[in-house]
Order: sequence, then structure tokens, then C-alpha cells
Amino acid sequence: MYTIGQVSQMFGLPISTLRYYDKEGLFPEMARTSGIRQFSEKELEALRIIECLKKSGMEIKQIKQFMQWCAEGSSTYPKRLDLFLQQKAAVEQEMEKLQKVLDMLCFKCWYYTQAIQDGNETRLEQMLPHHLPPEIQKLYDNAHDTDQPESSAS
Amino acid sequence: MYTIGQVSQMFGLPISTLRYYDKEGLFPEMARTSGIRQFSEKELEALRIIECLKKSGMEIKQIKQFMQWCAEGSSTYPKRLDLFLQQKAAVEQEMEKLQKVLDMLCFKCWYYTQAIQDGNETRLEQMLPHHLPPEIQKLYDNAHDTDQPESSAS
DNA sequence: TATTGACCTAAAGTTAGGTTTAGGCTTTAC
DNA sequence: GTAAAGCCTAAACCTAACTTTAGGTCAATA
Repeated sequence: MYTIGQVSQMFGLPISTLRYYDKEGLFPEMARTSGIRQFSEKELEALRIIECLKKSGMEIKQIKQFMQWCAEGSSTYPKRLDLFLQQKAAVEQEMEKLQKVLDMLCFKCWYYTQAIQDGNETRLEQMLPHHLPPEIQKLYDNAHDTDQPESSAS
Repeated sequence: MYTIGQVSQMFGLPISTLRYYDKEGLFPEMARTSGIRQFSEKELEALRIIECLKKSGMEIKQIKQFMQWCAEGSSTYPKRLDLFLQQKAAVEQEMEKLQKVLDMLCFKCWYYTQAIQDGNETRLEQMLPHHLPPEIQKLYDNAHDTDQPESSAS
């Protein structure tokens, strides 16, 4: 069993954040002795999951839902599996987007390296939409191939 | 030249957001005719960069700084290059963190698939910290190897 | 002529995820 | 016995990034 101060140290989270999570219902089964929170191994694992789900883009309210399912027992295994499958897909999509962002950033790094060498952007502007060096063209095209919410058809 | 409504359509962004970006100084050189904003190719590329930098975790204020450097001319090429190098490193780090998140999610998917088959978690709890199947153990270890802000030494 | 649609501004409102403040208990060190 | 540490609550406050509201201009269409 750990106090809130110990858990704060272990996870590098402010005490106020831990209390906030508790108030939001993220530790539905946490014990108390004369008002003082008792973090057990169960709450530590919950905290690991909370950090994971937060980074995966999930909101506190949905995480609360999950923690309640955990408290409800084995009948909610399928719901919990679904949730993790969903978040897995969401993170995979997020990583694809970040790869595109990275391509844009790499392109810009190349671009400004050239601009510094040339002292201006005239040569670059001439190469611009389609006459870049092959490797750079790939980055540029990937970064600029907008996957907009198309209106398409008709 | 495009109107704000056209740009809103093209990028799938609300008009209010475009006006907000303008008010925050993200289009320092945008033209107007009798009060009406004229988005040129320059502003469209700016918008692509804005979306990229935002996804890379940068705040509006910092993006404004960058846009001002662009308006200042060739003397700011080195600053702009630095900024992109920095953001590139930030995104690479973010992707590493997301990979860890993904490992945790994959582990949990496996875990609940097993739990559903077994009907309970007793078998899983016995395997738990170190006796998981090799592939799963990797995921678990990677997800649980906390890179906390250690106090270390002494 | 009047009404519709697309643009404009300034200012107030919203939301999530915390953080801070103010006041209070309880236990251990001097 | 008193004061410093560590715990508690409720409620107010904060920030970023938008969004909404209220009121106004202007051009083209019915």
C-alpha cells in the first residue's frame, strides 16, 4: 500500500492530479483508512493504463467508463477488449498522420538547408511543385497529398 | 485568390477558425480588398504548415513567430531551419512514445482475448509479471518499463 | 425594393484537464 | 505542547484553442 505522496513520486505526477483523477472516478475501488487514500498495486496498474489511454487520445470520462467496467467483473471482458481494439486502431492512424507530419518537417529541413546555401529561394521556387530531387520529391508529395474530406462524386 | 469560404471548404476548417488564425497573426502578409480577406497560394502553403506544426505539438504563438520570420526575409533562414529541426526531433520522440502505447494496447488486446476464452483472469494472473508467452512478454515489458523522471544516484 | 448570401468585427462563452487557494485534521520531532 | 509534514475537501481559478453571438456592410437576385 502506498500514500498519495509516494505514488506522486513514483509516477512523476502532481498530487493534485492524482486527487483530480480520483474525484473523476478513475479509481472506483480505492480503499481509504480514516479518510486517507490507500493506493494498492491495483491502482498503480490502473494509473499505467490511464497514462496509456490518455496518450492514445482518450478522454477522462471514457477512461472512467473503462475503470467502472473493470469493477463490474468478468461480464465486461468483451467491452474492454473492444475498447482496446478501438484505441489500437486510433493510435495506428495517429502514427500514420505523424509520419506525414515528419515528412513535411524533413522536407522543410532540406528546403532551408538549401536556402541557406543559396542565400535566397529563387532556385528552390523553380524546382517547386514537381522538379525536386527524387528522395525529396517523395517527402514533398506525401506531405502535400491532402486527404481532405472530399466532396467527390457528380 | 480565394475567399475565406473557399479556403474553409478546401481545408475542411470552419471559417471561424481561419478568422481566429488571422487574428492571432498567422497570416501576417494576407491582402484584403475593401475589408475582405484574399487568401493567395502563399496563405494556402502557410495553412499547410500551420496544420503540420500544430500536429507536431507546437502552440499558436510559436507558429506566429515562425510566420513573422517568413515575412522578414532571407536573414531568418537559420532560425526557421532550427525550428524545423527541433520539431522533427520532437515528433520522432512522440512516435517512440506512441509505439510504447501501442505495445500496451496490443498486450491488453491479447490479455482480454485470453480472459474471454478462460472466463476469468486466474490463469493470466499466474503468468503475470514474467511468465508470459515470449512475444507477449516483449510487449508487456516494453509497455511497463517506465522511463520515469528517476531520482537515481546515492 | 427587399431579401438572401457571403463577408466583416468585437466580445463573450465553452471545454478539457488540470492547479491553486483556503481552511482543517492528525501524527511525529523537538 | 507546539510546530512541521503530510494528509483531506470544496471551490475558485487557469489556459489554449476555438466557437458563438450580436450587430453591421455589401452585392446580386426575385
